[in-house]
Amino acid sequence: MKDVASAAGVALKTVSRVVNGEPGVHPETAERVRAAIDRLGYSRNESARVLRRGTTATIGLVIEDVADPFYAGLSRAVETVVIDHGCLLLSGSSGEQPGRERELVETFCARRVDGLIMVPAGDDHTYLRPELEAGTPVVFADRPPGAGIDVDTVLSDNVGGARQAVRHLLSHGHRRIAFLGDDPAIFTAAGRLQGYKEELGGLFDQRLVSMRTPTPEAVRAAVDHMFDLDDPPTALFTGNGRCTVTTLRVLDGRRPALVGFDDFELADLLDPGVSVVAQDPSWMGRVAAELLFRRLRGDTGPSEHIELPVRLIPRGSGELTPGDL
Amino acid sequence: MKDVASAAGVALKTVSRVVNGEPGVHPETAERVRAAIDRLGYSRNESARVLRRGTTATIGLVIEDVADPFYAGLSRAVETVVIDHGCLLLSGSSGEQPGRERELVETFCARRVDGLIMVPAGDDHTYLRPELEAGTPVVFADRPPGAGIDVDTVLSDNVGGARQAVRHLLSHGHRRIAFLGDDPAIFTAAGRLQGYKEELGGLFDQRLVSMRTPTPEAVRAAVDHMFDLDDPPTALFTGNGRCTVTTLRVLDGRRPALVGFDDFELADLLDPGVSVVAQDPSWMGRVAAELLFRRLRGDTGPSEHIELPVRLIPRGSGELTPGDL
DNA sequence: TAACCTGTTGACAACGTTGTCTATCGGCCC
DNA sequence: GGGCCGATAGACAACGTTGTCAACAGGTTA
Repeated sequence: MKDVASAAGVALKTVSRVVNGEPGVHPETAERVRAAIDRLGYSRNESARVLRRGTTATIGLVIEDVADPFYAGLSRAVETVVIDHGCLLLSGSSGEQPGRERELVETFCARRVDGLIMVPAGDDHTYLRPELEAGTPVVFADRPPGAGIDVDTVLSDNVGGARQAVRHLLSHGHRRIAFLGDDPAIFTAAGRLQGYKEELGGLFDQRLVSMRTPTPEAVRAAVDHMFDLDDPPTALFTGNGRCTVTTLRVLDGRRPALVGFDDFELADLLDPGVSVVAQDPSWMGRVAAELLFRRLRGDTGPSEHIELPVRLIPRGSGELTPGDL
Repeated sequence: MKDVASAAGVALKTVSRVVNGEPGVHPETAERVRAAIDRLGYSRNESARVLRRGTTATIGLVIEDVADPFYAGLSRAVETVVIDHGCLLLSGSSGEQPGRERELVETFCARRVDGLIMVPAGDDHTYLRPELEAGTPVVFADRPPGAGIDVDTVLSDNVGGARQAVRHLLSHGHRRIAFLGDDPAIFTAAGRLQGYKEELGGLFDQRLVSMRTPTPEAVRAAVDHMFDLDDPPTALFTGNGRCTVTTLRVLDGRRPALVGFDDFELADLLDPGVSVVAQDPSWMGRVAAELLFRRLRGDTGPSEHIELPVRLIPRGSGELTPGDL
């Protein structure tokens, strides 16, 4: 900028004014400055600008894994809103590791992101307190923060969705409905288990429940074990997209009724089509990002807790009856 | 930092030394400083550091769309390498719009990213020249830069993969093999078309080729039209993951042999399983990122052009013969 | 003519770090 | 005791911007 100023024969500040489109510069002078800028290929140093102004126009996003379609959809939506607001997105995957989550958040904060959207991996977020007190808005998506932290959240109706899935299977005559869910330490998994239990009432049977990280081996073992029972399940409710897909892969010709939590590409092309309780990751991302920007615009109301509805999409697998088995 | 310094009763520079783990600080002093840091909840302002040091420890990634599984996989791999090198990732989706690509790149450059990995949307990258001359390393992934720009590239063997797919179908007796590809302005689409033509030789028939953005409508129209020919195709070669999935969706019971470029989740669970020419997006991302960091470490050799092999995975759909139709 | 605007421009400090250079101190060698 | 050394500590400038304030010219008003 200094070079541009001397090239154009003006003061530093005048160049700054031109670059920022501030008023009070003679058109002719501005033109001369612009010419110098082009000639020298100058581009403003954002770091210095950030240092001076205190705002980075950057949002941090921490998710579990970009490669997971759910979070990829959420990311894309967040990104779109962020860019529309003239900001950039720093993103990172926690890989479901609380330590990594914290590292990412702290790194983002050291870089003075203006706001933070996170899908937490851990359940202790007291480390966020200094940032929150410093006024950095934070929105939790998909999962709430741990105890003692009060921030905006955007969650899906996990309990209601699970109840809906189980009710659907019950209405098709099933009484032995198994649940294959993720590690119950994960908020969404726990909520879905709760909905499953609530709706199942007296039909609940602990032997038809498996809650573990859905590796192929774990899911295969769980499914095999359940089908070996004297009174095996006639229907399965799978607790997230990964569980559903892995389960489908280990069914090996067994054809229980099945409803999965989370929609996924090609669910409609399988035979039978896979009925799901669909969340809308883009919607969640958009809502979270818009909430964040409302905070950045100065909304200091009490923290909001938004619950997004889910939607059961029947495609065939959830409409099989015990007799179809 | 100033506050920490006065709280600990030392000079600014001493705090700086402690924060950066520089030698030459008495352990006792360092302890006092660390205590003050904890007490005040201080965290270093990275913007100031960047301004002073000139390096941002940030890499920019421009892709087509994070929500596309191929690019999501690539992103994740890039992210992993970047984090392992102690850097952060700024990312953005161009949505296949050259203007957006350029905006993103320029914004990243204004923020002085240390390096750039991009999947280009446009074919004119002369705007990168000032950055390249300024020494910012850039790696192109999946698609090469436009004319006149010489940088490192990491591409898949598009031509060879297409030839392999067509050869596979030919070997199963097909003579009428259609190609459903993306807009030929896209480098990968053009390469795959070329491989298709080369391998097909005299059997090539322009009426069996459709190259358009794979919207459901466009694909349905193309497929319907081809199957209405007197001499319809007995096999399809689809030019990327999106084309494959969309095609499967519009086949409506018709069962030509099919090989798709790009692997996708659940390809194995469809009936028949979908044979594909698989790329490895994670590999591509990792290779691109590692190449970038080699440049950042000072490797100034001539630009490298890496071509990653692809792999045909037979799953059933590609092994159907004309007689199965 | 003096006082007062308005439009344009520039000088200067400040943002929070880090690199360079200098100062102090105790110990050691000659 | 004088000179030198290493270890520790601090003073100061600089990175490239932008906010604040002052200066100036030219025109208008009292």
